[in-house]
Amino acid sequence: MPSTELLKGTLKTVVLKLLSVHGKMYGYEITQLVKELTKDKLILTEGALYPALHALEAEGAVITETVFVGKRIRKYYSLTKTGKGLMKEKVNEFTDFVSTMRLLLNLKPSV
Amino acid sequence: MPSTELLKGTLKTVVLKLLSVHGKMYGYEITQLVKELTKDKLILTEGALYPALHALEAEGAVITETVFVGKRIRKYYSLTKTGKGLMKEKVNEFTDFVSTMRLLLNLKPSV
DNA sequence: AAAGATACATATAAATCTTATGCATTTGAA
DNA sequence: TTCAAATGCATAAGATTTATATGTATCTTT
Repeated sequence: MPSTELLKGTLKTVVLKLLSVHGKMYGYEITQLVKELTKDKLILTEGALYPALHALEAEGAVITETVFVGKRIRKYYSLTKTGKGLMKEKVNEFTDFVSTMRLLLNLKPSV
Repeated sequence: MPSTELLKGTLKTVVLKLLSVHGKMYGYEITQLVKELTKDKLILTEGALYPALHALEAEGAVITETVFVGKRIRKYYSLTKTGKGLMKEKVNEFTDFVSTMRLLLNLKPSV
């Protein structure tokens, strides 16, 4: 189910980006949006997502807000100022990494 | 030194690609070429590279040829037919992954 | 009534990489 | 000429990150 092991190192980047665009989301909602936007090509597992969200909270990148919908709990996450900065950093880092990879993977036979 | 933790999952892809372009390389040579081509933005550590090369050999993706240069040993690696196929697979996989990530990271405020 | 979706969470295992070493030869600079 | 840096291989231990497997509970739909 886990799409690709290339996700490693990009989970937080994805989460931060979605929060920056949506303003406020809860865990399950994030998994569904990623599934939808990527047409099932990227599946976030709960076992990876929740620990990542908790880590972001511990880092001060997000703050939470607990809401009850009926009797069921829902934990909304939103970016702090720190989180917005981190998001930009991470997105740039990923973009740079892809550029660097292109230098290698776009080589034509006989460097 | 390790440039970025985004390398995770792409080390073998890079190695296979360089071997496909150069035909035949040894470990140290690979680290130096990557350093040069990426202007130090990507540094392959030996602790990661050698195990990866050994794994590729065990998978039948590469074959080795040991040569002595003076008294010093040198192990050349080159792609097998399997390795060429694997290279293409991995490069495509990476390209697809980047496209998928773009769907998420290029979102404009308010999806 | 039961299955499937919603919603949270954690523990264990697996994978991958970094850091730290270790050994030996060769080259270049002081 | 001597000593550091570069060349060249390799492995072990630790860190990080993710997947898999569970567990609990509510809500919706058939």
